[in-house]
This record gives sequence, structure tokens and C-alpha cells, in this order.
Amino acid sequence: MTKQIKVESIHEKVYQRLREEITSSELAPGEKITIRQVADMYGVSVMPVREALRQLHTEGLVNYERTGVTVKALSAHEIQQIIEIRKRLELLAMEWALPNLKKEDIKKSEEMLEAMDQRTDDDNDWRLLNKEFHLTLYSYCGSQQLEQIIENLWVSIEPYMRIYTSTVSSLEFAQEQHHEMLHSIKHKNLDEFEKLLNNHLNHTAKVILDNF
Amino acid sequence: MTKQIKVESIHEKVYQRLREEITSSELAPGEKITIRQVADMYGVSVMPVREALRQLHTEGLVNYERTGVTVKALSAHEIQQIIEIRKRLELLAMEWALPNLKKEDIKKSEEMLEAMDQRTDDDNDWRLLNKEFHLTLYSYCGSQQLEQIIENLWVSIEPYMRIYTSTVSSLEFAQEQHHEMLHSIKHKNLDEFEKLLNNHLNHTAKVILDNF
DNA sequence: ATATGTGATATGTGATCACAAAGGAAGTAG
DNA sequence: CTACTTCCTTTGTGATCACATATCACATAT
Repeated sequence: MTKQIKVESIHEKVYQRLREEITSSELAPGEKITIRQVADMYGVSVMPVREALRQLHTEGLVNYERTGVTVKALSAHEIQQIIEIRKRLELLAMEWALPNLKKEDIKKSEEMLEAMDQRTDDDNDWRLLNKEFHLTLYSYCGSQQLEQIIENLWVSIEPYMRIYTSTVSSLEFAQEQHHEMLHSIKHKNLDEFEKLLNNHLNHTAKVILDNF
Repeated sequence: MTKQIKVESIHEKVYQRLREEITSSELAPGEKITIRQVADMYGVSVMPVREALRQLHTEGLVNYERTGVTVKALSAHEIQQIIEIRKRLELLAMEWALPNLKKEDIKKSEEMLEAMDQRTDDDNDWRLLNKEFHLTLYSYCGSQQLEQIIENLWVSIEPYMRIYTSTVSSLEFAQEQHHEMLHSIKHKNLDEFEKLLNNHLNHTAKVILDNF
């Protein structure tokens, strides 16, 4: 038996790091990225940075322009569209996940929610937990492809979620909705979940767009 | 006024070429790709090939394994799931496209369909036209993101569409469905379109999976 | 003073070289 | 004859160098 060693290549690390910086808005939408600058900053050559940026470009997080690379900026309309797409796909994911969800899985999600209830004072913490909460539920859908698409959509609007999480009342309202959604999941009530999900995402969109 | 010159970089060309070879099954699912081999074949260095493969990897068309890169092979279940995702997203695309479709756009699609009627004897021709027919309609949806996702899904199962297009009776049946779908679009009847689209994709899935 | 042309800088792209790790082949011990 | 070890080949990865093009600044001419 060989112990699988996690060998993470440099371009993978750079990719993860850049992606984190984009989603956390350390690199703001529209900001310029230069390959050599990133390479120097991380103490690597330009090669891994190029591959990382190429991947981010394919995922739609950065734009290659005539000169330089910039962090992709979304219009209000695009954000609205992405949220609409999420409605459809996250419903489908839960549709597929429901039969696979065991009691202990739901129990785990409930605990996660309770942990989040205690973190409504820290945007950044809550934002990460929120992502984990949703994506964990969808991960039971049994489709790599669907999971991947949903995560990509999630990541692409994550820079704008700061607008959402910076409103304290939103977080507490969102937690209410989360509890209701999990309740509907517990009772395998997909129609109810659909309504709640749509409300949840409508509210998310509204808060973001009102403060855009 | 500057006349935008289309400067296509080498990695872009390699990407297009490899993607075409994969979707047309010249490179079969599971087949091994080596960077240097591709580089030599196209008379370029390994660099552009690496970037092209990285992009294809992000799109899910190739796998990076411990040694070598292979063309992604889908299971029957994955194909079924992708088609299910397509149902939801293509319905959404058409929902958004309907208000934007002008009479002349529909007229153009009708002409495309009629051209396809004459090509049911040539799988490959018909396959390309079929893709163009559908994606052109969706292109009016007004969402780059949605278009991109749909095209990616389309491309990822395209290698398996040969199974579908190699059945002559399928093509003629598909054409009937296409005419019906376009008819419902012409009359802005989204509910009807949804039914037809689902039937169309169910049939596609059935033919592929029966001959898998 | 403004506009145009020219040169310098910045930056993405491509080629080549070197390296490390994995897989396979061959040789040797039991 | 089998199994294990060793060496070589394959192959992806990363670094460095060279190049082309776009942008910007400055100078010069009208």
C-alpha cells in the first residue's frame, strides 16, 4: 500500500492563491494583474503564473486584454443573470441530492448552521461558512459536472458578496432562510425548498444590486 | 476608427485544433495525449500546447493524470446528467431569448433547418449544423455566462454525439422535432417549447445510451 | 500650442534547457 | 521460473532567455 502523497504543483498553488485573492476582493474587479509582478511576489518564474492565469481566464475570473490581465468585473445585469442561473442549477442539485442525504448528513448541516448563527458578527468568517454550507449540501447531488458549474458561478460573484455580507441584518435574515431551507430538506419537500431557495437568492440579489 | 486586426496566438490555434479533434472523435475518449508529441506535430514548442491543454482541462475535456494527459471519457450516467443540466439551462436560455428574437432571426433559423433537411445523409455536416442551429438560437439570450456554460456542456458530450448522428432515422426524427421547436418559438410558446426540448433531449439521451 | 512621429518601457508570448518523478525493461538472485 | 532491484526512457514542470507589440512620454515641426 502506497501512501498517496499530495504533491501540489507550483502553478496549482499560485492558482489557489490568486483565486482566493480575487474572491476575497484583495484583488478588486477591474484591477490589473501583471504576470511578472505576481511571479516576483511569490518568488516563482512566470511559467506557473501563466498557467494559473490561463485557468482563471477559462473560469471567467480574469480577462486577457490587449495588454495586461485584469480581474473580471461584472455588471449588475450579469450578477442578476448568474443568480438566476444558480436558482435553476441549485434546485437541480438539491433534487438529485435529496435521495442521497442521510440523517447524519443533515445533522452535520444543522450543526454548521448553528455555528454560523454565532458568527453573524464576522462577515468574512460567515461568508466562508455560508459557501461551505451550501456547497456541502449540493455535493451530495452525485454529479461532478453540476457541482463544478455551481461552484464556478458561486466563485464568480463572490467578490460582490461582500456587499451582501457587510449588511448585518442580511446575515441574520439569511440565517432564518437557511434554517427554513434545511427544514424543507429534512422533510424532503422539494417544492418548498424551491420556493425558499428562490426567495433566498432573490433577497441576495436585491441586497447586492441595491448597494451596487 | 481602428480596424481591429485578428491576431490569433499559437496557443489559441492549438487549443482550437485540439478541441476540434476531441469533439470530432479524432482523439477518442481515454486516448493519451503527450505534450511534446502535439508540439512536434504542429511544429511549435511545448509552451503553447501546455496552455491549450490547461484550458481544455479547465473545461473538463481532458484529464491530467499522474503521467500524461488523456481525453476525458464520460460514463453513461454522466452523459445522462449533462443532458439533464442542458434541459434546464437551454430552457432558461430560450426564456431569455424569446423577447429578443426578431422575425428575421427566426427566418434565418428556418432556413438553417431547411438546409439541414438536405444534409441528413452526412452525419458530420449535420452534426455541425445542428450545433450551430441550437447555439445560434441561444445566443440571443443576452447572457455570456449562460451561453458559455451551455456551449461547454455541448462540447463535452459532442464526442458521444457520433453515436446519435450515425443513426439515420435519428436525424430525420430530430429534424421533425427541430421544426416543431422552432414553431413553438415562432409563437412565443415557452411551455410548448419546454415540452419539445425535453422530448428532444430525452430522445437524444436514449439513442446515445442505448448504443453506449 | 497642438499634433505627429519616434524612441523607450512594459508586458504577454514562444523557444529552449534542465530537472524530478513515474513507469517500464532488463538483469540478477533465490 | 519468479520476484525484486536497478537503470533508462518518458513526460510533465519550472526557469531563463529572446521577441513582438502596445502604450506612453517626449521632442520636434507646423
